Amino acid sequence: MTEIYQLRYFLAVVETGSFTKAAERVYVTQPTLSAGIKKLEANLGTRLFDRSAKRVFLTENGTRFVERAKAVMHQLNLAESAMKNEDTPKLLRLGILMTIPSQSIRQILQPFGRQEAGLITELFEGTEQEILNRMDEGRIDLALTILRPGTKNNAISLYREAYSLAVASHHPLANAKSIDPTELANEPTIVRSRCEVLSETSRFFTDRNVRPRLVYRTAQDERALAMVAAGVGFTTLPDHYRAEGVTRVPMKGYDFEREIGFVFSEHHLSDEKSDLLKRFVDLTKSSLPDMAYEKITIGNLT
Amino acid sequence: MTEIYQLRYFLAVVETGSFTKAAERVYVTQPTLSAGIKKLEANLGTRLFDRSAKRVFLTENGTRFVERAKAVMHQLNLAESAMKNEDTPKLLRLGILMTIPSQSIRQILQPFGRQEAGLITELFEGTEQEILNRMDEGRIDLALTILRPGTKNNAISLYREAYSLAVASHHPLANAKSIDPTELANEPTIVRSRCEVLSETSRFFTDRNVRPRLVYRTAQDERALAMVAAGVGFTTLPDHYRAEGVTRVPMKGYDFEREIGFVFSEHHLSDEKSDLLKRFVDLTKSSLPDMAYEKITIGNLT
DNA sequence: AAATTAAATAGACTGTATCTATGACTGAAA
DNA sequence: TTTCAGTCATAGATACAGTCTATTTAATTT
Repeated sequence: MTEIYQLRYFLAVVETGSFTKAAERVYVTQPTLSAGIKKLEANLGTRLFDRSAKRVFLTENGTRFVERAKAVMHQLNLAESAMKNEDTPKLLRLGILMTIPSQSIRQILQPFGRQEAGLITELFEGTEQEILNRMDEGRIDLALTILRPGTKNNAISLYREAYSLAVASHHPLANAKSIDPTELANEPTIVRSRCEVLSETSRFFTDRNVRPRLVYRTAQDERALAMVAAGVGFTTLPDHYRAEGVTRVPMKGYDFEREIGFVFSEHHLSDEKSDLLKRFVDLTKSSLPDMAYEKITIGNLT
Repeated sequence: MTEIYQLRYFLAVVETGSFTKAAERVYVTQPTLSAGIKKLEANLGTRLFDRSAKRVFLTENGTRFVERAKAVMHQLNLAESAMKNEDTPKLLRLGILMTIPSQSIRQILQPFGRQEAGLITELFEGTEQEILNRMDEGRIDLALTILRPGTKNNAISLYREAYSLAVASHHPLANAKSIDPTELANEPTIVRSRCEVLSETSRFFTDRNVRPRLVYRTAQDERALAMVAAGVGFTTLPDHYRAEGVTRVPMKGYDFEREIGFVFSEHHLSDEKSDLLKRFVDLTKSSLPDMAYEKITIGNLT
């Protein structure tokens, strides 16, 4: 098991190019640092440095590990400093599912933003589970997220949508009415890492013995779409996602759907906040014809 | 200093709701786990659990810490598993600055994607420094990023752009020809956490004794824009960023600029890859009239 | 070949995670 | 009301592993 001190030592050597200097930097002796690096290398099963008398050099694997080690330390620092900041009371704290298109969010939020400017005092964006956790803990007043049957919270449905394929409009498959997944074998693919049906999608392809080639993985769906439009690869995502240069095509057997709406729990709400929330939802629903099903057509939406 | 074992214990208690059960799960005795949690709480300076005889409950701070602890462990797992996978040679590995608009990326990449489908075999997206590091380490062949004077790499300029204000088109300030920063005092603001001039922008406001109110912080610029359009708050960003419902307005004294282009180093390139790269750059430049200066006008771009 | 520098190894020491044993507290059942 | 069961906290001893000092090994320079 990798330990924090080992990562500290490793990064000190990376910075200084020398075990001796690194040891000074982290306030231990050189043999301590040497032993720590040795343990880290043993744990990872690979050599991280090529040693010479004058200086040490990162191996190829060592180089790959640097960013990873930095990421761990970065998260650790964030974790520690997050405990030093104090929360102050908020008026309306809104949680938004990160896999909802920005355009849809704008449509949904804009009516309220126009009439009640400034009352959304905190926004949290995350995965479905993160949002639910925060609501359970009273840290979000209202969430725009996926509706699931049997939820204990209050739910107001806004729209339903299917998941389908997204390919570049100039792609040979873009004109098909429907695509057989086997046509995507070895095609470059872009993975939306926060997709709610990511494992189902993976299984969908695996079950058909289709292995797309991973080119790019991102948590930012608009990025994924831009790469699709650029011809880098295909992806799958909910139908409301549209972009210039991207054609949406159904895929045979790919029948996943989701329902998007507001979720709130009244357990943690003051009367004032309950009022505000009700105003928010009513105003938003009254502007929803724009989001109705009939506006969504499958195919090239540009 | 927080240690990994403390995080392991903490997350086990979160999962089980009980020190005793958590201790079983992590294969230590309950007093060991109790002491570990106590050390963690001492280090963080806050209580993470409310203890009762039946079960333990997360405090508000404990709840905030859960996601942080998970992020650390997640990165640690990634770091370890990254050493177990073997790199395979890639054809063209492209690094892209994360603060370039998706639309610009699509315009830049699409000509190549049309004619050379499938040859972009790996995409990395990150901050400027991350991209430069990866290029130095030979892990990126070509980068689309900010050009800085005095760089050691080869650089090809694509366009220059200024930074300016983005407000909702229905905002009272949206019709101004230019905005004085003092008009933004106490206005809700959205922070783009990966902005290259984030500290300069912060200092810009501080120097004028202007304190906008932070509502939302995100690394996703398209999200920031959607929130601006929705009226949640204002932000600053490069001029190429546009969105429906967002008006771009210059701000007096806010004179930051950036130059975007391709960067590559020939030190790590095979002849074949050098060829491919040259084709990429030539093809892209030949389609660049779309990106020329004259197409950028300041004001409402919808 | 000798001197210098820096990483590796060996063995003793020190700090702390861990164990066993016990105490304190709470809630449920008799 | 008392007893019992369950759970977290505390105390003291033990075991383990990071750390130290001393030395060896390896590479480079003079």
